[in-house]
Amino acid sequence: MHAYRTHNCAALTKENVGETVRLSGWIHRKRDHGGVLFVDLRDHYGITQVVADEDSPALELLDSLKLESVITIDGEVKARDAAAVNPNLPTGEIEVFARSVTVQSHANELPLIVNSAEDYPEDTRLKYRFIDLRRERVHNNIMLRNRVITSLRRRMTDQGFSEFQTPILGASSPEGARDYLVPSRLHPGRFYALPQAPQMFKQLLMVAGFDRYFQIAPCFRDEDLRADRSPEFYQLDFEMSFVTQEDVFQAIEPVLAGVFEEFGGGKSVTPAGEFPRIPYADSMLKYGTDKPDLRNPIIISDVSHHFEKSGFGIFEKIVGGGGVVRAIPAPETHEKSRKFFDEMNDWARKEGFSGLGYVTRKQGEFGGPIAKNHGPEEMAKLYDELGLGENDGLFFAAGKEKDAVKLAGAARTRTAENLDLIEQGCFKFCWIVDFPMFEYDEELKKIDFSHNPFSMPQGEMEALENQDPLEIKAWQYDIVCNGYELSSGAIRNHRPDIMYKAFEIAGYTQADVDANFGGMIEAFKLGAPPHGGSAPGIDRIVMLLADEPNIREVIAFPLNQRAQDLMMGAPSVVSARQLRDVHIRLSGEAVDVNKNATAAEKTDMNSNAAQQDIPPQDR
RNA sequence: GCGGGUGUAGCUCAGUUGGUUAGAGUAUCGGCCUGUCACGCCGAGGGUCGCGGGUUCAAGUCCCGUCACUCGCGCCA
Repeated sequence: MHAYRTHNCAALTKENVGETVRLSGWIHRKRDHGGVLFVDLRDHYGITQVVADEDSPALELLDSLKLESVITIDGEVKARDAAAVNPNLPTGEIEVFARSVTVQSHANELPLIVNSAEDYPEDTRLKYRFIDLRRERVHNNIMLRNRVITSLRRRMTDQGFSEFQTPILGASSPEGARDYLVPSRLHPGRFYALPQAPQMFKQLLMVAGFDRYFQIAPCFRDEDLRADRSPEFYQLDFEMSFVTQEDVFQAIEPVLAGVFEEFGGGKSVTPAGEFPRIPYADSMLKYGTDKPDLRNPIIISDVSHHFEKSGFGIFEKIVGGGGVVRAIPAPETHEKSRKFFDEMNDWARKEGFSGLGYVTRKQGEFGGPIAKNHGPEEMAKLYDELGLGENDGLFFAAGKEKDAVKLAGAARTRTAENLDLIEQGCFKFCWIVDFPMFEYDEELKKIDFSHNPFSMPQGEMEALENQDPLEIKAWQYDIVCNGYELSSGAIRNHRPDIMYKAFEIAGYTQADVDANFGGMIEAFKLGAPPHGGSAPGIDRIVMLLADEPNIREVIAFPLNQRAQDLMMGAPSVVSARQLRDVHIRLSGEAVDVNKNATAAEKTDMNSNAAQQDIPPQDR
């Protein structure tokens, strides 16, 4: 007989009745009835009820064990009486009568309870992540993640993509997010950077002629966190040669739609080949964001022209000053009280906006100060133009375009949430396309790249030479699902002349470009195919599929919101010797942190400072 | 860097207008119970009310500061 088990805890059925079996697992729950004791034994696969009574030599020991102790049970499979069958358990028709028990590991009192769905503070959960991971919800999420990644790999491989690994220790790049830096021991004063994405390398793989590459790629960004943002995360990074934007869409839509259909639990999914393409400018106008949630039916409209001359002076002044007025319908709000509208206004002010105007409408009758001053005829005209009904309210976001867009977008989301208008049970995908290549930087008073400098401008060299830079679009595209940005990608600029020209428009010389991106430019001078790709975020895909609001719920060992590992104690202080090795001397502030941390961390086995540190007098 | 929320028993939470000995559930420990499956019943232990200061006869409760966690803004394609 196997040392630990003949079956796992989900395997036994009526078929096995009468067999002598051995099971191992955790004590999930105990029910002690005096003469008879029930133990739910749990492993990765499931739960089996173990029973012991006074005829069993295992009773006393089993009774004494705490929850989550690990045991091995020898016993017999018995059928349960019809009345004792548990229909909620796949193994509910049988139980194992324990003949003997071996304790593999005693558990002390637990900081969180495995057998409950109760919510625990995140620091507790993260500090004891190995226990948290035993719990059904997170355990399932991590298994879902595994299946999603397996499926993505298969789907990509089936389409002729090859998986390669790219370096983790790379060169720091000046654009984009802050890098995580790694000091070099062999090269004093020099640093590696962990990749924000394998961008350069995947493009070089195309130059190297591999045609179709993908990778489940780890990415690192040293920026502040959000519910959907982790400093380390994984992307389905891919790149293709000799392709147009359309080819990239056709390659990835079936992969994403396929995975969401496979693991979406029956929710409807935008079919492959039918992902709507929304130009960036349209998205900003209609949804107030570049990552619209299409489950939300509300559409924003520009109504600035209605207020060029208006009895409502504030809007007239805003429009006269070059600002805009955007309208956000609040359908069927005739029975909502004034409080509903006022609370939206209060919310907007709390968010730092100047306020959210509104018009109410009840059986065709307009209400509120804006309607009063603007006049009922003018309001009716505006409503007709927007196709609104006689019981629809309307919010207004007014101001400089950038602020009004942002407020309108946030108000659209909040209105739909308050009115319960978000369609449930579906995954709605779209592409955001035609991103502007450049934007005007108000602070630096200059033109700069608006997103990725390595995207090919639409119209290529001809556009760069002849068009207003702020009008030029890039072959750049994002995939958005239910309001989450899943990926961004582009057809790359593989032409050195166009690259230099694009950087020139943004105020960089050829020497600047060579200094920062010399490696790639050089490669493009030695025979580069046209290429493009994208990189859907795997953590966010799993978040959506698991219906989790927080990325940490789908990562086995996530960092907390301050990018710390509470279980292993990262980041940690390191020994003076380690610092010397990498030619680092700490600043005054950092030295203080180290001094204060050392006492605690020296006794912490997980800290590098613990045993290797040298006495203070030797420093 | 800024703003919101939270912080009371191992854990999840309640705690009224400032008022006597800070409660419940769960976990833990002890006792009872032979068919439960969130078993049930009886009992016990368990608290620097995040921390520091202030107001007051009196502070978990009010004020100031600070720390931790979290959500958002900035930031991040």
